Amino acid sequence: MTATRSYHHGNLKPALIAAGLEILESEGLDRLSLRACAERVGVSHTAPKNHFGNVTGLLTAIAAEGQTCLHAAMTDGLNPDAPRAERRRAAAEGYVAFARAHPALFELMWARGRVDFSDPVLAAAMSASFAVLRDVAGASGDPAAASVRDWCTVHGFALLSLQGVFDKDGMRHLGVQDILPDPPSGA
Amino acid sequence: MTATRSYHHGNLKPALIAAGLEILESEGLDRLSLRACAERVGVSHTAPKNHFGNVTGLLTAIAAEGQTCLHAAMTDGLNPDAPRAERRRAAAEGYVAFARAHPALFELMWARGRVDFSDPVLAAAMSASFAVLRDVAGASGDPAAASVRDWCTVHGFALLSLQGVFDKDGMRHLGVQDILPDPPSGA
DNA sequence: GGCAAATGTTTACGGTGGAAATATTGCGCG
DNA sequence: CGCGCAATATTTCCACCGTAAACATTTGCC
Repeated sequence: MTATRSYHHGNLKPALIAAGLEILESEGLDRLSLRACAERVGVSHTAPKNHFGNVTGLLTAIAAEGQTCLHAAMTDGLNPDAPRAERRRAAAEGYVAFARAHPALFELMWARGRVDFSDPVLAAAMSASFAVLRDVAGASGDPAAASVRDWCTVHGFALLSLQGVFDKDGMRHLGVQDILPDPPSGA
Repeated sequence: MTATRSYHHGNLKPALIAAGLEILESEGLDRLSLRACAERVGVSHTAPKNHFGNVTGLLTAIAAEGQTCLHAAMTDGLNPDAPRAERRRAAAEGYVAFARAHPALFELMWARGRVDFSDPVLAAAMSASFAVLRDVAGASGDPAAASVRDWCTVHGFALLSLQGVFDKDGMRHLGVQDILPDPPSGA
């Protein structure tokens, strides 16, 4: 039996995280609540407390899962033998593509006030994501500055574009590759 | 009499916006609520409905006010006769300095779900802020891409830095000027 | 087999935004 | 001047949310 159906769920912690991800996909961030997650799993709304402490703990765990997915989106299909510039472009596009594919989750992942960024699990997942960009960052100038610059640019582009800020004529055509610093010099 | 004190406030709309700004400064974004604004002004929690419709309307108006302040932060003390590169740096630093000086307000300004970005007043204020960056953007490549790139980079830096993401050694020293694309070529 | 810890439930409470009915005021118009 | 309507604000009520405390059930270990 994968799960006894009475009283003890047996797998509640991951089930709640999965429920949260589903709610984000199907109903959006503003419908994501502790009670909604619990109800979807078929459990009382106070049950999550045992595993996550409070709602912030649950949302933080969901955000960490999101970071793992973001990491995968950047590295999936990334040819390690490709030239650095190409890997850089692919990682950046993976970042933005993930944000557009999962807008609600992506927003939660950066929602200070709902998520605890000091949580070690989340911090590790975020570091792993950033490391992808760092390893392929632009080469000009201070390498630390270059990687942070790429991160800022890609992250800002993802967020602003999610907010529809570029939906006016003359901006709609812009993609990450147009935005990344050190463009291929004369496109 | 600037305001009669009975029943009709007489100046409720701007008073509620001001109250919201005060709450953001003193208590933070998570303490900002429709009821808190109303209470601070000394009015019932349903009074704002007449002027803003719902809480989103109120928060959107506060965000628009924030955009106006952001615009001012970028242009204040901006010498129009200075070389473009210098004005660009000053505007970018004004952007980030504003975010750091008013973190709660800055977050609200970009909080999809609490703010209605299709509101024309807010959209106009945002356009005005962006125009400052656009007018001083980097010169290389497509000018539209260059201005959007600057915006993304500065915005991403402001948000990520507000989240303490750069608080680890090796990143703490980084400022906007290190991050802006097209660095002065050999710092 | 029995007891302690882990896991869930029930109930209750304060906070939040919104709807509906009601009260007060301002103001235009006779 | 005063009447009546529209604007403005209040009261009351409701649904939802997160949390705490007391309680129930189950697991697992000795």
